[in-house]
Amino acid sequence: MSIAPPLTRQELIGRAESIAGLTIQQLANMMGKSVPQSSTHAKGWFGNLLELSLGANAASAPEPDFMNLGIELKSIPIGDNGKPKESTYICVTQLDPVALSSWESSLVKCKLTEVLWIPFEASKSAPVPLRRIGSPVLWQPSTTQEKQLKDDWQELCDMIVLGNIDKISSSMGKYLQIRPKAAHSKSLTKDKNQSGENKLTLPRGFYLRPSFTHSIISNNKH
DNA sequence: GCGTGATCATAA
DNA sequence: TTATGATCACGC
Repeated sequence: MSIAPPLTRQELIGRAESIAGLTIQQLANMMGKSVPQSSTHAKGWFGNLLELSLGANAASAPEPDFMNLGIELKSIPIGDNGKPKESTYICVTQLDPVALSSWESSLVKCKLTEVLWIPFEASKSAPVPLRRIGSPVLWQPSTTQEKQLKDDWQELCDMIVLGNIDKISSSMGKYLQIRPKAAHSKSLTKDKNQSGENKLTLPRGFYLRPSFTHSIISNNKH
């Protein structure tokens, strides 16, 4: 079962609003999917189900999910306290001086130009199939938010360009952080910023801290 | 391995 | 309890 991409942002919002309130089980049923027993071996399952439901291209390309609309889709688990339970993955941390030359042309900015957030219940007590999907939040970073992200991005990228990626800790960055993003801790990728040939390092990715995503979700719901 | 979708699991 | 560092699945 495949759904065509939405042609307008209103169509996308309409689809997202139409699934708000449904349980994960109900949405899975509509799409002919079964809910996994455990998320340990199905970590991106709900995100993929949402992509399928809203008509995103399932392609794993470094660009927004709805390319024609310039909108990225993100599911976000909300705990009992009303706050995001996890940080949010944005994109891979590129290790090429050219890609790190300016915020304006960065992959992080590209991905976060406009995001459709789909919150969903993720309480410990609630069985996964019965968890409900929340109302969508279409977000564009405010001037302040963009500056916060840009400042963190700049600081982190400066370190990479100087060949100090191995000195970067996940604790760096107030809103945006860099953490491992790999199949396992022995994974290696080329570090073009290190002097010398074939320098390798652990692949990493950019993530938004829960405090940042919480402000997005809470400022947009009444 | 790379890039997508993320959450797990243990240390602090 | 929270956040860091590690890990799981999939298409190519």
